[in-house]
Amino acid sequence: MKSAADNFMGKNATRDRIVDAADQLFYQHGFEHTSFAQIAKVVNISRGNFYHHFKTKDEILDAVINRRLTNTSSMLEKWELEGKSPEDRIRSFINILIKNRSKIKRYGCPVGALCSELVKLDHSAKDDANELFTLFRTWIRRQFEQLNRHDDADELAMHLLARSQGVATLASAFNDERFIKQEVKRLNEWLSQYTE
Amino acid sequence: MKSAADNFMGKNATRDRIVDAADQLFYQHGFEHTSFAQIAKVVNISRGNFYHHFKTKDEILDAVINRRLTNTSSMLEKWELEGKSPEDRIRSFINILIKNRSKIKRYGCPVGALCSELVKLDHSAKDDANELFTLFRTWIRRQFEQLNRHDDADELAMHLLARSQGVATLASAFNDERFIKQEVKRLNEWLSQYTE
DNA sequence: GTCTATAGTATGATAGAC
DNA sequence: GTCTATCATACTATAGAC
Repeated sequence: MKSAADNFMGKNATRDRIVDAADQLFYQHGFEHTSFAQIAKVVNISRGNFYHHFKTKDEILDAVINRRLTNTSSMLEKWELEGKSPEDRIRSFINILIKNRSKIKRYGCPVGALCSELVKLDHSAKDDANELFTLFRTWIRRQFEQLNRHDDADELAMHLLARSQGVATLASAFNDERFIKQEVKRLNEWLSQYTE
Repeated sequence: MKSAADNFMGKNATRDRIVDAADQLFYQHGFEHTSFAQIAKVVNISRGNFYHHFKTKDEILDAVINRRLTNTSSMLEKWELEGKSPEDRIRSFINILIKNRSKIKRYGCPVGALCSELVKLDHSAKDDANELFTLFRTWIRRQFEQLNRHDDADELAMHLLARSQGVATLASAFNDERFIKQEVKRLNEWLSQYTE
């Protein structure tokens, strides 16, 4: 009989490694373009073993989205606790562009890219993926509400999200990290008008 | 023997219809997700006939990109002629968000989506697709130069491109046309500071 | 120039041994 | 829980008749 720890370390170890690999590959090459064979190769298991953990490719997508939702929630909670002011917290968001600039330059934004792809595939999981955007939107909106922008908090949140998306898309298209820094500077300046 | 007109109307008619259909389908469903069968169905030809006009799928992609490059150049030339001032001309660019809002809401930006996809596929045509972005970038930059923003004309062009991209991505993700109008208003206000 | 038939390959998915 | 077959399907691409 297995202990709880064994169950956790045993049963879930491979499964987690699959989700981990799928998460990265979906980001780097897209959902559709990523095959079971590729994931299996990274995880170093056979394709058959694969189906012991996930019955369909869509199940992996679900797991990846849920994983991202969990990670995003944790990150937002962390920012909420660490930031001393709403302004600080919003700057935490803006700074992920800097922090992840190397990957963004290569692969764009993981959220935007996945949502765009699923819309084009008319995939049933597109709403779940969109929930990732909503997490950010709601969180940023709340920060602006705390800055007393009650009337346009949501509009400002969407504006900031859109700006970030655009930066990621163009940085990736032009393979340009400098552009990211340039736009982050602009974003920080833009934010200042709401905090003074 | 065929006349030049026959050649044009004959030989190219089917080919053009293929490129036309591929252009739309690539926009709506993405390049990889679009199959020959789908294109053939729209054009109402057999898959075999298909290969008389294009030897590989990549050749169709090339044709689609070239078609878009030609169309974009024409559009920019038209804006150049019609716009009475650099400001007017830049507003022509901003207004495509309004003009195409219905399609953008459903499928995002055709340029950004294609470039993002080709980067993820590591496709050899990605640089060609990027040329579409460069066309806009160069054209917008020139408008800002005419507004005497010689030092940051390119930065402003990239900024405007990024903003537009972000609007398209989020409008599509949230299926929200109102957001497009909201952001276009902001963009027009933003532009005003450089024209007064 | 258009068609039908078909080859070749990759993929998602299943069955069953260990 | 992991593996090795294997199936069924979809897709790109080719060959050859008309």
